[in-house]
This record gives sequence, structure tokens and C-alpha cells, in this order.
Amino acid sequence: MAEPNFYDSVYEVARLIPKGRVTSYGAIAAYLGTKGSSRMVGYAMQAAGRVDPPVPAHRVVNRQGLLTAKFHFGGNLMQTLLENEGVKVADDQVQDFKTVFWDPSIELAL
DNA sequence: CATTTGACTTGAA
DNA sequence: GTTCAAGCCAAAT
Repeated sequence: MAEPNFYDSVYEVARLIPKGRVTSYGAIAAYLGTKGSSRMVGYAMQAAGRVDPPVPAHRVVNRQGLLTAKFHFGGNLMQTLLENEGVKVADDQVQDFKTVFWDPSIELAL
């Protein structure tokens, strides 16, 4: 079911992120085949807050596991949500990032 | 229709 | 190891 819209594709993948896991923009972009459009993934996320059902954008972080999106969430909301799901966050960074990392190109490749 | 921007990534100094 | 710069694609203006 390939969505004709780049945004919708990003939303779907973002919704597929399991609880307590996080992924990176580049991972989603690579999964969509547009590795170079890593920025677009985040850009789509911005609009994600306007779509329905809502997308767990708080589970999407940058390559460094840094909560880059928290600035858009409006404070510590993002970190709170992540910790609420079992993701340890400290200094705006995901702890054990590689452990909680969820790569769609691998998890969904099956 | 052309230009600018953007929740990023990777490479080089 | 850290900092700077360039590159990438798509949507918004």
C-alpha cells in the first residue's frame, strides 16, 4: 500500500513505531527510498500534528537520538511521553539509543 | 513558475 | 574529538 503522498507514507511508518522504541528521520526516509529527503521526514512530522489519527512524532528523533522535536512539541512533553513508554531520556537525548532504536527498513523488511 | 525553507545526514578541516 | 560546511528532496510561499 504505497501512499502516493510522501507525507502519508511517513505517517504510516511513524505509527508503526512500537511502544518504547524510537527511530530516526533518515531511517524512515531510507525506508521510503528517499534517503536524501531526511529533512522532509521531519517536515512531514510537523504536519503530522494536524493529521488524523495523530502520529507518535515523539518517537521520532534525529540520528543522534536527540529530541530535536521537543522544540516543536512545546517543552518537555516529548520527553515525558518517551519516558512514559519506557524510553529513558536524559539531557534531551535517548539513553541506550541503539537499544531502543527501531529501523523500519529492518523491522518492516520482513 | 522560481525561490526559500526545513523536526536531517554525512563528510571534511 | 569537535566544529563548519555542503548536500539532499519535497512542500510552502
